[in-house]
Amino acid sequence: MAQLCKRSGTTGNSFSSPRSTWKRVFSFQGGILMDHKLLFAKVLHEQGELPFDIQTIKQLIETPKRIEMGDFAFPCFALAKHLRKSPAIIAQELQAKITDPIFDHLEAVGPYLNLFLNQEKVSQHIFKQIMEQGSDYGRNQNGKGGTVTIDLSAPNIAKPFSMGHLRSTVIGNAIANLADKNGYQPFRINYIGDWGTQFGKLIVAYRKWGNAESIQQNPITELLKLYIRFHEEAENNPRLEEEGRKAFKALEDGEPEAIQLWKQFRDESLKEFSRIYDLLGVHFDSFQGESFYNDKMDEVVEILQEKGLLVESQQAQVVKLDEEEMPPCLIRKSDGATLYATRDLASALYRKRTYHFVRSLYVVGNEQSLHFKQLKAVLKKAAYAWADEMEHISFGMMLKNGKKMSTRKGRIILLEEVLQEAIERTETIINEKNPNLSDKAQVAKQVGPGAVIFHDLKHHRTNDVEFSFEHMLNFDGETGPYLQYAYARCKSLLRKANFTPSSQVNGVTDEQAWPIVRLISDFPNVIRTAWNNYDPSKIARFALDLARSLNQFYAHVHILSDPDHQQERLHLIYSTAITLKESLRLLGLKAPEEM
RNA sequence: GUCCCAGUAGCUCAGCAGGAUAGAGCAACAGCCUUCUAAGCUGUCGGUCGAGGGUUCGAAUCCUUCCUGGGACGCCA
Repeated sequence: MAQLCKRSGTTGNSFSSPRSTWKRVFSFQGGILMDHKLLFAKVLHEQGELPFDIQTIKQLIETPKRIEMGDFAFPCFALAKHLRKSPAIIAQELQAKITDPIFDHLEAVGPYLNLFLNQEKVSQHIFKQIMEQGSDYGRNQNGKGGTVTIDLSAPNIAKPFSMGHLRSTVIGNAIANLADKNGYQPFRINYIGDWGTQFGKLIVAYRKWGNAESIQQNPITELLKLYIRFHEEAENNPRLEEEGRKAFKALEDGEPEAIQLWKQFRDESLKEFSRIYDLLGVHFDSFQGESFYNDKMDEVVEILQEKGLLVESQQAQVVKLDEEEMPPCLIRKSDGATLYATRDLASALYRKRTYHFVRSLYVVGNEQSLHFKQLKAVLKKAAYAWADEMEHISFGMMLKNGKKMSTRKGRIILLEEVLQEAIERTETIINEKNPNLSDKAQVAKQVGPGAVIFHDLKHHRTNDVEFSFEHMLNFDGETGPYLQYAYARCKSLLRKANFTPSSQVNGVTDEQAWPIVRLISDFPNVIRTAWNNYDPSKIARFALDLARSLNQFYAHVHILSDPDHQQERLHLIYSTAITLKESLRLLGLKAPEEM
């Protein structure tokens, strides 16, 4: 039960307390709060003599909505039938029966038995734990070091990095961070969209209207112009489409001039992308995009053929998925060319062989959910059991005026422009509020993009988000800067007090401190839940709650002017700072020391 | 037409392995800087949880029908 924090080398045993019960019950696995919940369930089972086993009782225990109602509540409705008494009476009887020195007290309120923890003890325990574990606080080893490949970002070459790609990038990155925190080894793959008919179109457009100089200077913008113009002109001139397909065929056949152009477009795009990834603070372990699989697709087709899955249908090669109640998966076009699904099959095989993943995640918009269902189904039909390890982490679209953004129609917002705007806005605010700050430019680069990232991650990923400058660049309330500000406040206090943590510290008893302690105690649990649901917004919400509680404490309790309580309060600030910073890191935000 | 997702305060969203008076933020209004960073804090205003049925001691949460919005549904990715 104990011995779960291998990484930091700490276990429940390192905690010394006058009461042996402390040692016995704390596993640290789910955090101290979860331990107390279990303990409460045990006590109810043993002292309360309930007709349920401990697990059942534990499941019944809930957290009251309001903190005045205690830390845990046991609703007695379910017992009413068994004991043939009213829930309220049962609650009262239980309250009288149970006496455990670890708890502060119990209250029977109507049909509920409410438990209040010993705030002093719990906070003291947390201080000590965080002092020992530092930024490893909340980490677990559930993943046992297994590799998780994560397919994220995947922008298209020669197209600008739009707001739409932001979602996959930041959600994927946060999930990768969560994987690591839960004991897995994340492997970030940027499956660049660097192949396909659009390159043929681009090559045609470049030859017709392109200008080498302007492309050199402003590659993506100019390429986008060409791309848009191509589609505009193609509406009146269908011959262009044909030319585009031809040009792509030439590219596939290795025509030197086409290849040279493709390489140029690709290189320029990657350069531009890396500038954006720097601003976002995201890095990748692999950039193997679609073109990487060009020579790996024959094998896929062969395998499907050998296993008798490939059938001809309307001149195309498909895998039928009738039993799965899905439309067939297209493998080869009638002209023999391969498709998106073919490439994803090839990449799935490659990734399994190369990385031996225990899980393979695809952070891709929910409009592709059918595609990924088909992908898994085809692999299962081909008897690859590991298809079950693949998961499509879908997310909602970034909308503009309630509609999908479209590259072709030029209805698109460039991420880099938004990031730059966010940085400029931050600089303005710094000059207004903290003009003496050193490193203004550096801080602005952390805060501005942080606001953009956080705005995305605070929403549950499956929801669509309407693009809005107003909301994204607002720095008040539930925002990235709000979190960073709370952290900077903590650090400022710790600096001023010249703080160093100590194991001899007492717990805190301030009324405003308890919500903070409770939140911090719950962090390990939040980390597991966020990972299990692939849900970074859980961390975002947690961080907001923590920052809000911190700000409330800060507003009500003056720390540096009260030497009697300064040590424990500073430990509270210190513990909050570490937990906040770690939350920000998991989300992919920086935590400036001052702002 | 079939399937998937969503509909909670003026706006953006939490809450949804059923539980105690439905929570935040923004916006609006009113307060709080001679003491730790006001990117903050405190208060006021604001909700038939899309609609109707059902299950239950109890439903925003589960089931069902309908309405509305979005998406997907073979040679794009």
